[in-house]
Amino acid sequence: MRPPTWTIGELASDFDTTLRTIRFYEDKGLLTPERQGTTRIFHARDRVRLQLILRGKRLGFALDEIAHVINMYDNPPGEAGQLEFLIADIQTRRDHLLEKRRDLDEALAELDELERRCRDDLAGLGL
Amino acid sequence: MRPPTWTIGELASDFDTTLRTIRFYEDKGLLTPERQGTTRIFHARDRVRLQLILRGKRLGFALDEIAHVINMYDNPPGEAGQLEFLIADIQTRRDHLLEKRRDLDEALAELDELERRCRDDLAGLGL
DNA sequence: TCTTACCTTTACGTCAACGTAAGGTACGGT
DNA sequence: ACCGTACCTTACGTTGACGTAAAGGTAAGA
Repeated sequence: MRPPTWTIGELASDFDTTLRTIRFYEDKGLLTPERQGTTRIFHARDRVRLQLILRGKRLGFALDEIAHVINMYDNPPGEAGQLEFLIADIQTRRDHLLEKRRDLDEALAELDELERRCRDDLAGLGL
Repeated sequence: MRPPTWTIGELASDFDTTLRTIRFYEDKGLLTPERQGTTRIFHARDRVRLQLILRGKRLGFALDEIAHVINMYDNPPGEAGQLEFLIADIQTRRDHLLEKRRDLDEALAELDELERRCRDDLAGLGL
């Protein structure tokens, strides 16, 4: 029972993306798969990172920013100053996400309102 | 007291964007300002639309999709079939937004968890 | 009258995030 | 011996969303 690994093709189909995209992310330093000869072998760590990347993309973040964030998860630094810096960084990231959630909730509310109006119109047609 | 209007420069500074961006959106048919000679005059409608566009962008949507959505707000169709079609469309849009919110909440939870760990590490350094 | 501050159009440039083709390697099956 | 499949690299192409210069019009104020 040794730890599971994945090929690039498996990851691509698992997360519904493309080989090209995964290779591109490696090129950008976001993924660092092991190699057997030339073939990539992905371990759990890179699988998780890929998941984080794709989620970040769905949320509309650029790869640079995503890279910054997922690297925060890597190395909790050992030095106090660095730790405080990291914590401050986390704060601003969270603020960004909270702003985004406000946007999202507003958009949802407006959609609901629109649907209500549509249903009213639809009901009005029956009279 | 006639209804308020805005110049392109006012809108740009109000929403912290650029003239170029606003003109680009007009080019794409997302905005349709009135003209006085060659100069654009924006009314409340386009101001709202610009707000919606920029919010959509912050949420990571492409302009095509944004165009589709804000046009839904325009013309509640008068025909029953069309109305039902629109309602169905609203459903799928909402589903997308809800997925996005799940992503967002997960990301927030992980950030919180990371911060907790950092604070623990920081406290551990004091011993 | 001249400057400043707006606005305009046209058009080429740019950057991120891949897509896509060309050509090669390696392995399992028939 | 050959085929199909999955992997690889290199490198040019594409698309969306603007940026940025060039060249100019208009109206208010010194």
